[in-house]
Amino acid sequence: MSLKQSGKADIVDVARRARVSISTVSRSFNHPDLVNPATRKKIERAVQTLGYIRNRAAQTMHGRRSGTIGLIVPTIDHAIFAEVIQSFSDAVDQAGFTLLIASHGFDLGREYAVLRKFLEHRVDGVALIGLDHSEPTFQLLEQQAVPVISIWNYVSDSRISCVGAKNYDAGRMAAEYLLDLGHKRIAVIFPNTIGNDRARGRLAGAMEVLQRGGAQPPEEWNIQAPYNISEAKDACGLLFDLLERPSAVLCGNDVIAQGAIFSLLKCGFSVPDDVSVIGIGDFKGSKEMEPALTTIHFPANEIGRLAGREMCQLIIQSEVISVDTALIRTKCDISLSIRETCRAV
Amino acid sequence: MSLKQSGKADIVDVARRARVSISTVSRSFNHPDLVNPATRKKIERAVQTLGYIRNRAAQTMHGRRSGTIGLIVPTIDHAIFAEVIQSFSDAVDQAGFTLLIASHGFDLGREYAVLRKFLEHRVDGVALIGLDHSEPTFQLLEQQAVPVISIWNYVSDSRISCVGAKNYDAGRMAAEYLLDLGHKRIAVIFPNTIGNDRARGRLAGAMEVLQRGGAQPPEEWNIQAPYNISEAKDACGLLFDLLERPSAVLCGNDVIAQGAIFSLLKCGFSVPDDVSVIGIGDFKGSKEMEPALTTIHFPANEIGRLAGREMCQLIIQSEVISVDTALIRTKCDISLSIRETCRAV
DNA sequence: AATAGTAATGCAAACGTTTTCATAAAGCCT
DNA sequence: AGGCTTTATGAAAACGTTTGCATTACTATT
Repeated sequence: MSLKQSGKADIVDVARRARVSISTVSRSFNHPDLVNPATRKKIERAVQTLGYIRNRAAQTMHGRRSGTIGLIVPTIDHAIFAEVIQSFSDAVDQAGFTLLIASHGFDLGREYAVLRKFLEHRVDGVALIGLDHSEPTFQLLEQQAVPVISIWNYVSDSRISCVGAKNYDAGRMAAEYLLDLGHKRIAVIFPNTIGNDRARGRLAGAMEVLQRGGAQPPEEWNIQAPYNISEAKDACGLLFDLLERPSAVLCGNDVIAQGAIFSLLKCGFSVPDDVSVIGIGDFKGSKEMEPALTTIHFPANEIGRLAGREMCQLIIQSEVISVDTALIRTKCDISLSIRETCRAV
Repeated sequence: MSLKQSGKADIVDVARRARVSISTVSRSFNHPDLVNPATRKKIERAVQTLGYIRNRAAQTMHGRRSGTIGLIVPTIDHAIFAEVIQSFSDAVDQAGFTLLIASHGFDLGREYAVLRKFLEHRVDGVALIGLDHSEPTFQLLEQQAVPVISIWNYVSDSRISCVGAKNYDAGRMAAEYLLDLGHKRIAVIFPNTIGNDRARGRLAGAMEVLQRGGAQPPEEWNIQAPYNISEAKDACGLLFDLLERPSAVLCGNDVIAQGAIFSLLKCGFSVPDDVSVIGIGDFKGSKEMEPALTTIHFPANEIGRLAGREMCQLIIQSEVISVDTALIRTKCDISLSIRETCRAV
């Protein structure tokens, strides 16, 4: 009875140790009710002493699900994605799945590469952020017939299943609120919108309302800022150096809004007395900051949780029905969160 | 030549289509130099038309590495972990690995469960946050002889490899700075330290210095706050309602510090004129906020990147040498970042 | 011209499971 | 006591790869 090298035990070793066949061992894991309780005990003991751990790779090879879900995000290190990743992770964890994660840094070419890598690992499903993806990505998904869900953006005729909110509406709501408050001289600060349907939708919504309301921002009040506070702060600094200052700033997301506020504070302006600022997203911390940020609330947690649940559902159903028929589309409601950074003029 | 069901092509199909044996197909992937360029072309074409994607599960079964690394964190949705996850992810990505991720919500029992799950997936290595782990966790790691690295905390005689900083020193540095500034009435606000060696180390370091400096905080100035701004803000609110107000607050991390500052601002106090606040961690956004937070800088990005690199190294070396001999320990330097939230008294 | 060496390829075993089918033992009915 | 059903188990094929060994066809060397 030579002691097995630690960490190398397989099902055969367990079977030998428990003096049963490997079939019985396998069964005692997968269909415990089919094996004699006494035998099960023996096997359990053998597993214990040998430190045996089941090999999912072997199971996967057998046509079983791999039990993994791939999540591809633009970046992890960003309040809003961290939140949605967390709730998505919790949801799929609860269903017993393991999460594979990767970021592509807003590069849709890299997104495709990551997707391929995930497919090599035979993920049972794939979740992506937004609906802007390269054509090869869509084709690969279709061809491999892998369950897929898009998180964050709701579009009624989306090419793939989605759960999220209407970013267009978010932009409109923010613009309307500013207009309602009497603002006419409004600047917009948005991230780069190429390959980013969330930002593009918001911007389009905001612009439409602004235009219609006769408050279309001039060229120099339409600026682009990257997705981080520090650079957003700098970008805004430039804006407030201009001779003519806007009375309100509509920001594409809360990070930019925070940058804008800090930038204003630094320049000695008061928010909202000198300038009103509105964000979009309602990131963690926006409510707590001083002054608390007025913004469009996105239920990030709910979106992540729902996406996780529906991802699992999609996987289960794709197993039953060979032809995955209908797409699932879930719209989450957004709302205006009036706090302390906007005032009427 | 019936068209294969989409997404179901395997190496046999490719071989058939290219009119070669499966060995040749396999070889053309793994040892391209051993196969005739012309044949390789044929195979490539077959792969293309069939939409074949290699099956890593099958490769893994063959004793090959799975190409995955498991990362287990307390929570994803937290500025500091998000940052370290991102850089760790980038580092292992670059080496061709895929990241499995899960959070345990500061529950070391769940951490163990996640570890087991990862081992079933035959991850090539495991990364954990900090050095506080349950005994079963350590034993499982040893028994399975899986390469493992601990992120965030540096301890010279750690049980497993680690890359991080000395949290004890961070606590000391913060306390010393406050003392140097002349503060004597100092409150400390820390998260729960059980199962959290990072916070525990910091608190111990701070307390030691404070005690030695004759500024040990009374019971009611030693409070505990959870890891999120909103609740931290509330917890601090209580502190500032006390009759006797501290002149400085030493916070266990920057999130708590932000909560403290916003709480003070809300109560109408000025930071740093009425109360000084120091954080630990230097999270994203701490530098940009107004007033900019004085804190102990942790190179989160560097720690994550280094951890990722060393994780890969550990994996490679564990493959060559059967007995994984020496642990790797890397200490990252921390430093005091003097900004705008502390002043001399 | 015989031999040795090299390049390209195929055959078949192996990896660690799950599952179908077959078998054996035991309990139940008449 | 013979025939059924039920319960528990084992043997072996299958999953999709990789790889050691064998084979073939050339090329170079003597």
